[in-house]
Parts: sequence; structure tokens; C-alpha cells
Amino acid sequence: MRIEQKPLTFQTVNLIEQNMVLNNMASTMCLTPQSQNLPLPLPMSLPQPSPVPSPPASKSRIQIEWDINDTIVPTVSEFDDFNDWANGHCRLIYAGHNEDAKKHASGWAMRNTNNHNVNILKKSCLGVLLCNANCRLPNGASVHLRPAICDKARRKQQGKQCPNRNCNGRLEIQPCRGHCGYPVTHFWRRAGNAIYFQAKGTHDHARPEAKGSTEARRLLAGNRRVRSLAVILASDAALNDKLCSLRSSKRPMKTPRKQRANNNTELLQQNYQPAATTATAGVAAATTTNTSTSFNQTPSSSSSSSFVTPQWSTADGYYQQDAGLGYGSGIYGYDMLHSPLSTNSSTASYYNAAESQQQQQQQQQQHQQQQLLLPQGNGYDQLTTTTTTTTPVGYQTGMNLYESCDDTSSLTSSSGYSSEDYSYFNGYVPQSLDLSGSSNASPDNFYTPHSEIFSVFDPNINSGGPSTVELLYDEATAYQQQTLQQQQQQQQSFSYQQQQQQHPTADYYYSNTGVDNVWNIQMDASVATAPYQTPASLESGIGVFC
DNA sequence: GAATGCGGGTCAC
DNA sequence: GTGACCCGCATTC
Repeated sequence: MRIEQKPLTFQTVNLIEQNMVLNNMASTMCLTPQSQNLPLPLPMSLPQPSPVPSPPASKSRIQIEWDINDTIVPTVSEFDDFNDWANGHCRLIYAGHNEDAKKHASGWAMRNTNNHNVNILKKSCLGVLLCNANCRLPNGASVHLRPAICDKARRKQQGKQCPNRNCNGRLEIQPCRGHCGYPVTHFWRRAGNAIYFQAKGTHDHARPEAKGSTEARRLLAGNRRVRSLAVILASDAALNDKLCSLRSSKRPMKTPRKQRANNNTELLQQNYQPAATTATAGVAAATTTNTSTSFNQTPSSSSSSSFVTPQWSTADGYYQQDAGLGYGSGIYGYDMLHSPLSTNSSTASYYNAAESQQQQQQQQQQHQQQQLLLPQGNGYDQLTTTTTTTTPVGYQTGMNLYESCDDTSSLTSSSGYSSEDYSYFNGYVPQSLDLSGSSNASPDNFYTPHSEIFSVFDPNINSGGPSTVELLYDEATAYQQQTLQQQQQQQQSFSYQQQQQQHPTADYYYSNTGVDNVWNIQMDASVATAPYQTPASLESGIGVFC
């Protein structure tokens, strides 16, 4: 036991950071499998990410030492915000009534692991399901699916053809080896009025898709107008992020799944109500350099408690958090599907630090333009605000910006299948999407690495009125397009982006027969015919057609 | 059907 | 003893 004798108080940010440095140091002290004579991780057929820096460990605002295995854990009166994407060696204490905590939720695909301790629930990370061909979607995103928790279901997943029909790759699990060669483990323990969470290890893989997307796909399974994987992931991430920003104000009563499906249309009518305070905790972006200011610990803090500092308390932090983790930037070896809505935004990675100030100015200008264009009261303006009020360091510029950004998260976790996941639509109607739709805007604004997002919609898709899922996607589309326009204005040369711009008329089309629920991603033969190239392929000069 | 929690059991160190 | 992992069962959604 290492319980401090002094009363629990909320320490200064500096102390928090110091603690995180210690935590990170502790994590680095982890013995390697070699040193322990443990079997090395299984050789992976999947392309391994290049050595990646250790992501920041999640922070706890509770400065007290404890361990999940302590006989008696400290009693606290203040709790951490729930963090779906807890990473690194960290300990968090959640309120006992926290629904997510009660469900032992996580954005990571965690499966139960028997530790023969009835008091402590142990879970280990399953990694992420990737395409072994390392294919890229037209938007540059990689395939990063969520491994099924159920062993049987997971076995079925593996070896399946990549959802990208033009890719011959197979889905393979990239196991998590973030804890000394073993999967990252999470420990949950209930004691008193608190739920204690401890994570060991730092995930060495991309985030899987949000849990909710699996549900979404199920919903879509019977829908002949299922979108592409890219869109699914994008929209999922969009919803994910949005839910993140709303988490604190939501949590309605649970709704049976069937009822949710039936109510989806009704949900669309709900107006987007921004959260006064968003208590969802993203992955704390502490840095080992201890140079960070209080990322996410916005001055505004929380109105509910002087101790509680919502990490996402302001819209401004939206993208900072999103951009900061670096998953999308390839820092961790993967360019995850990004959208401003995405939990894995890589959009910001197209910019570098030296340009950030200029970008901000441009963004502000763009923001003003957007404000003029966007309808009010439909929620879209909310998103716009979150998008364009990015601080100079908001767009991720590399690992050194961890401290100013946070991870996002999601709907995933607990709420993946919860009604709340589908209950927080903006409620804006398709018409609003037209503002960002391809019909009115210059093509130059659309053909970005993510342009396919705007091409996937069946022209007849709304003929029968938008479904819940459709609007879900539309929402992602509109939001993403907004940011794409900003990106285009940046005029920053990124090879990948340049490649896209070389074919300003190129377009991608998706088709789905509805039979096997497999999606085609095709380039319009009438326009550009150059193969799509990923940044990597551009470097190597090898075109990638998937 | 899948997620989740639980627990028995095995294996390696 | 510890940790990882497999498996089956039951419950819930």
C-alpha cells in the first residue's frame, strides 16, 4: 500500500505532469519478453509499424498512489472522467455510478482474462483487425476494424477478405504487444463508491474502429444502401467524436436495441444540444517531456467541481484532442481513417508546426466563411465552431504536440450498442448538407484524400427519405467536407494530397450489390485513371489500386 | 449472434 | 506464485 497520509487534494498541473513522467518512467521499466525469457511476440505477417514513440499515458486527476492489487484501495471523493481510450500505464478512479465504468467499457477491444481473482476484473487487449495487404482506402485511411471479443466471432473475422473489394488482402489480427510483449491489460475493481481502473502497457497498434460501428454495420447489413467501409468508419468516427463531446449531458435511459432501431427516425428530429460541459475524458496527452501545459485542462474547467476539469470542456478542444494523439498522423504507423469527426483524425497531420499559425489564420477566415454559409440552429454550426477555432497547435504537428492535444474517443466503448450512441444526432436535415455537398461547391474543394466521402452516396439515396444511418453518414460527410475545404485552403504540400490534386476531376464511386455486403471502391473511368497512391506508395513510386 | 462476466483448467516461467 | 491463455457456461442485449 502506498496511500498518502495527507488528505486527497487536487494537485497542480505540474504535479500531475510530474506524476505522469513517473508513470511513463515506470512503463519504460517494464521488462521485455527477452529479459524475462518470455516468448517473443508472434511474428506478424502484417506490416509492422515502424518504431513508434510511446503514446502519452492517460492522466488521472487524482493524485494518490494505489494499485489495483492493494488490499485496501484509497477512498476518494473526486473522480476521473471516463476515458474510453486509456493508454499507457495509468490508474483512474471513476465514480461508482459511472455507466461506462460499470460496464468496464473501453474503446480498445478488450476481452476478459481470467486472473483468478474475483475481486478484480482483468481484460487484455485483442489488438486491431487490419488488412494484411495494408491497403488504403481512397481517402488514405487504412482498414482498422474492431476485433470481435467473442473468440468464435473473432476467428470468423480473421482471414476474411478485406472489405475493400479492390483489395485482395485478408483481414488479420494485429495483436497488441504493448505490455512487455504481451497485450495491454486493464484491471477493474469496484470498491466503495468508486470503480478503480488500472491499465498496464501502451497499445502498440492503431485503434480499432469504434465499437458502435459494429453495431452500425449490423444495422446496415440489411440495408441495400450500405456505405463503403470508409464511409462507415468515417461516419462512425464522426458519431464517435460527437458523442464524445456530448457525453456529459446525455445518458438517457437505456433503450432496447430493437426500440432504438425503430426510434432512429425520431432521433433524427432531435436537435443537437451541445453539452455545457463534456466530461468525456479523452486519452490524456501527457508527455514525457513534461513540457506540456494542461492539455484539455482548459481554464474554463468544469462548473461542477473545482476538482474536475473536463478534458473536453470546450469546443475548442475538440480538434486539438483529436489531432494530438497522433494516430492519424502515422506516428503510430497507421493512418487511420480520419475525419474531423474521427477519433483518429489524421487530417491535421498534413500540416507542420511551422505552418500552424498561418493555418490558424486561414482557419479563422474559413470559419467566418463557413459561418456565413451554415444554417443556424441545426447543430452544424456547432461543429463548425469546434472545427475552426483550433489553436495554432491544434492541428497536430507531430509528437511534440501531444501536450496540447488530446485523444478523442467515443461512442465506442460502452455505448457502442447503447441507445445513446444513436441519440445525439445533430438533427440537421439533409438540406443543410447541401451546403457542403458536391453540387454547389467547386470541385477543387472536394478532391482531397477524402473525396470519396462525397461520392459514395447513391443519387437515389434520399428518394425515400433519409434513414437514420443515412443521416449518420450525411452528418459525417458534411462535417468532413467542411474540414476538407479548410485543408484545401491550406495549400500545404503533402505528397499524398498533391497526388490527389493532380487529378482534380477524379472521383470515386462505391457500389454494393447488397448481396454479399462487400463494397466496391472504384474510380470513375470517365475521369482520372491514375492509380490511387498512398503516401507510402508515392514515395516508392508504386501505385496502389485499392 | 455477439458481448460480457465468470470460473475451471493448463502451461510456462 | 504469477501471468497468459483456452475453454465452456450463463446472462444480457
